[in-house]
Amino acid sequence: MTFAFLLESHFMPRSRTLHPLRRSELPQDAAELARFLIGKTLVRELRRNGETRRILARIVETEAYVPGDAAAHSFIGQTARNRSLFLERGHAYVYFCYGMHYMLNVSAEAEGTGAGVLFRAAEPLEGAERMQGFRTARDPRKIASGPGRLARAMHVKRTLDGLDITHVGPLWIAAPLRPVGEIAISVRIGITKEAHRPLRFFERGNPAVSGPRHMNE
DNA sequence: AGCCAGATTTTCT
DNA sequence: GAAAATCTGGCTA
Repeated sequence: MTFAFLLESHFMPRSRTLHPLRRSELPQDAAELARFLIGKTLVRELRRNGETRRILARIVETEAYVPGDAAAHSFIGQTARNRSLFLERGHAYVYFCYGMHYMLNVSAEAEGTGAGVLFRAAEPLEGAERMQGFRTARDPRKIASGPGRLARAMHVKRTLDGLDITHVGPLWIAAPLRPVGEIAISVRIGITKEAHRPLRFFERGNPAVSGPRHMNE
């Protein structure tokens, strides 16, 4: 059992050099990108009183929404809401769901093709207390366990929609800070269309992974 | 650990 | 006007 708050205090130096993953390093294929992102570092930079503060989290669960996928928001074609899914891979797609949650995705495939990857869960690495401050959660493992919780903990809002996350900025992706474990696959959560497709990826055994136990084996 | 209802608003038909 | 890539708290056991 590895807990984020232990890692932060014992393993991680206070400041370290992170470099963003270049777009050329990202697989173009949505399912491959979803798998690739497991173990990578999600970086959120927040401006507070003139200084920049970082939140770092390790991605532990993703879902792919692929071309021609009836469950994907891009399936109906490009609209005002989903246009970011049609950008070149590596751009944020943020939408508002169930009247109270933001969902963070990254675009996949070629420019003009609608597809993306949903960030479903992450393990806090740095700034866990700040992440917790954005929520009212008590269990540290659940701070960013679930797409709505993740977005809330990382302070992700619709203002980040369309952002290129392959460059240093308010939100970007960096190389892993710790090796990735075994990656497991399941069907996706919370959808009704194309619900049988094995497009959910997660790090097996990681306590920050969301979803019912029977889907996490 | 699992089931259920209620919250709440954007988006598209 | 209905559905939605969800979360929380309360209940049962």
